[in-house]
Amino acid sequence: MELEVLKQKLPNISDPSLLQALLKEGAMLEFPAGKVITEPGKFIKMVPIILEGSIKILRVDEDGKELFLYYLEPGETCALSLTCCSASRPSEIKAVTEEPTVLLGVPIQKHEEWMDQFKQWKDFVAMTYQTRFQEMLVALDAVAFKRMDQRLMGYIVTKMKQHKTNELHTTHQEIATELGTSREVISRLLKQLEKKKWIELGRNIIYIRDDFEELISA
Amino acid sequence: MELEVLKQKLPNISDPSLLQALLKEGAMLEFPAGKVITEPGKFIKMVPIILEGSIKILRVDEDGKELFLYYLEPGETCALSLTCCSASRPSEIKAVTEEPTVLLGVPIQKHEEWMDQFKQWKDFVAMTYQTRFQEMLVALDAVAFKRMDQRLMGYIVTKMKQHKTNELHTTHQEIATELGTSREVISRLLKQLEKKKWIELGRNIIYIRDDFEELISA
DNA sequence: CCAATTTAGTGATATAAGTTACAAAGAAAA
DNA sequence: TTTTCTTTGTAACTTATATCACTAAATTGG
Repeated sequence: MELEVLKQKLPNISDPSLLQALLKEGAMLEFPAGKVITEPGKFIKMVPIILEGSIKILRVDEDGKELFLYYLEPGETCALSLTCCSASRPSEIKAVTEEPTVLLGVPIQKHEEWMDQFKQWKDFVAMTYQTRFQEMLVALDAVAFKRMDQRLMGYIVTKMKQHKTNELHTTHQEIATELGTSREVISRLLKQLEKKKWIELGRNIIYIRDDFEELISA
Repeated sequence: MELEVLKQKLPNISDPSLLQALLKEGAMLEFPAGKVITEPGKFIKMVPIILEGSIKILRVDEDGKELFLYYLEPGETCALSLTCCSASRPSEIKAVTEEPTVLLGVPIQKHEEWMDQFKQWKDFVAMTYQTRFQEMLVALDAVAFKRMDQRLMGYIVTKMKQHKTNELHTTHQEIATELGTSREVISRLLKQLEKKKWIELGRNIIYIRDDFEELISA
């Protein structure tokens, strides 16, 4: 990949020497959709910067129960990988590609070096911390203060925006897993939304009304 | 305050020129117990470093419901203040002194300057992000995966450690608020713990058995 | 095409937690 | 001391969610 392409993928980074360094030191990695990039306990050796596709970040319980936290999109990186790596501790989360994904793996030492060397890298890292804290708080608000029906509607909106479509190709089980509940609960709640004519259900697909977001916030 | 005292209060910082800068630029602030330092919507103008006492950090819902996140102890600072300040956005959390507390308020510009100037400040900030992410995950695990009785027991342990005592001077209502539930629920659950002889209840006080922590993890 | 598997629908029941409604004990104030 | 306020105890009830036990439809693999 050449400089111009990389520059286009990383809107937050424009400094040519930083881009050059990224190209030189970063390893280009490609993953198919649904690939588990890391799991709790695994050691992370690189800071992943998403170039194409997206990765979903989940928290996992001891008994395997999961909870969706947030998506990483092109141009972004994971704050938890930054902190885990630096402290050389195992991953606290599970990361799964949501679509075919290309990422640039930056060695930790380079991250540390670049913190001093490139102002833009420092800003990039600061922005990452800020965004991720914000998203952790959103996830926390949901589980702490919201009912499952509201969480489900929020989940649908997030997925729609993520995939830029109003047809979600997924199963009730997958939604249930990511919301940390059971399939039956999700099936029932989806049925309620269908009765309200806000969505339509098919096998492996959910069709969402164009004005869904306005409907739920009303 | 002189250098030696400050150095003693901040075990993570030893660089004399950084300590000097902290003394010169930081404003010494004292608060009584129970004082609300910041609330959602308020703008934070300084990065607070705890010198004495402690501060509890809470997330607040739109309808005023609260949720305890973590304590800030001497030598620590708040990651959210770092991110909020830098982006000049209002506070996302509520901070209340748990005891009489002394803190050093560092202007944001100095934080930014010191990031380049002092390696120890950079490390301090990195450590802060790491610790706070970890504690956010603990809070998230609790609300996402644990039942209220387990959360209550965890809360008791945290408070015991924080105050270094096995007598908690608090009301059921205060516990309920910090766990985001109602007083009746806490009263009932505490009664269950008393029936098991793990604690004893008094007015405004909870006596906790010395081996409480072993009991709950069994 | 048929059998096996995956996915979804749904009633019945269980449980944790939230709510309502008081009573009563203890502490503080008058 | 009497009154008032705060705190706690508790029963009764509601609600949200979880679990169990199926059925049935759709899809896949032979």
